[in-house]
Amino acid sequence: MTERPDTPRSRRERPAKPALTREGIVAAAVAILRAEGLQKVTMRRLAQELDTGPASLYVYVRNTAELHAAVLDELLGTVGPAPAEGSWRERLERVLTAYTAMLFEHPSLARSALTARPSGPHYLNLIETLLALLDEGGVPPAQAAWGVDLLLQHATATAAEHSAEASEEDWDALRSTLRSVSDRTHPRIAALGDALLSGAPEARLSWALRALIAGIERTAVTD
Amino acid sequence: MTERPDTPRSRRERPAKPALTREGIVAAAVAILRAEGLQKVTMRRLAQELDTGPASLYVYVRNTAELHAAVLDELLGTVGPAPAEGSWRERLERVLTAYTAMLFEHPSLARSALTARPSGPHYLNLIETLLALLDEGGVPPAQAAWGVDLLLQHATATAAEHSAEASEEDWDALRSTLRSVSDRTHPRIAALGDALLSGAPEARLSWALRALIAGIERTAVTD
DNA sequence: ACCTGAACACCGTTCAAGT
DNA sequence: ACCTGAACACCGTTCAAGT
Repeated sequence: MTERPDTPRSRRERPAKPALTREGIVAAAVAILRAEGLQKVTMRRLAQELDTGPASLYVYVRNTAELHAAVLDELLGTVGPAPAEGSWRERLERVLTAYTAMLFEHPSLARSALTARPSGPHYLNLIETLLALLDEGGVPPAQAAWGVDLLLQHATATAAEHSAEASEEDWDALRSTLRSVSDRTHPRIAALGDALLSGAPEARLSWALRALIAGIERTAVTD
Repeated sequence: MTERPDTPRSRRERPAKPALTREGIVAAAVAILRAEGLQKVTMRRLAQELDTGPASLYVYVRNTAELHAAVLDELLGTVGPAPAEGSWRERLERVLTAYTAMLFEHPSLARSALTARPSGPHYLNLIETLLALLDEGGVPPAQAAWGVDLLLQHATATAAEHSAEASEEDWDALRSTLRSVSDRTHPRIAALGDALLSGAPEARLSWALRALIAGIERTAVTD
């Protein structure tokens, strides 16, 4: 019976294994996301990072989709408060642009947000902010309720489209397909030419948001 | 040297292995999609179906994303032609509703369409149809070009949201979160209550499409 | 050129068994 | 209740070797 053997390796190499908690798991997931992207935020990789087996995580997180949703709500906390200056339209556009910009840095997260919507505190704050701005603009509540969904969906989908999977080659392929179209079978596409794909992402987003807001304002909910 | 041995098993069990072609591969992928869903349309499963190894498919298809895009273009062929009756607005809404309805049956395909846009013949036809209807409505070409993108993105994202991954439980969770919100911290959410989540999918889609069209009509592209 | 077997480097999730 | 090792049932993609 050897008493007090050398401190075991595990004790030396890392600072005492912390107890598992949901917050700890989500924080570790955010760290991996920042360092290596969402495709590395897997149950196995995360377990490795937390010095445990993947099965242990299922005590705190139902599945991978729920984990990703929690990560998104966490990042939503970095978006910042509603701007104080400008018309309600300008402020609305700015809030949504900030939200989109955050997702642009993690397009794969945007992809998963489309199916597993976050329902955390930061997401609720964002919804409240958007509703307040639409209310300030005199948009009727029923339209505002559906409009918030439309605005957030557009922002999320736009970011998702810029996912790494959408490689530059694919874009070139679409570009050349559109350019080589016959004006007998597809006269309008031929006439528009590059206009279909023109514009910087910022300009297109800004235009789309203004179009959405204009449509939301003017379209009554009839039911 | 045995001449003409018994027909080998492989000859007996299936009708002569057909040569691999891109069309054959895509057709087999569509069959698997219909029977078992997109999550089973994998390189390995598809190879098994075609009685070969997964490596063989890479001669005809760059990767899984490209395969899924080809499958989507194939399904787009089932959407049917533009309706002949009604105002341009009504016809536009009907074309987009038909497109969305098709994707509703394969929401996971909608998910992948958001990142890997198809560029096949059926997709081009759809774009041409939408541009023609917007032109008929007198929408300026620059707005129409960007507007088509907005309309298709909305339809695709809406279908993607109804992905199987978005379980009923998650919806209930969001519903109860929204209902239990404090009216001190989130007065507008509290005031709206169930209005945020109200409405049948068809009613919401119809409203959204009308709002989008109204916005596209009225919002000039300034550059 | 086309096709293939085998390998590399991973996944999510479950379950029986331990503490 | 919480945690775990091990297993089950898969993935995409590459590459050297064959035809």
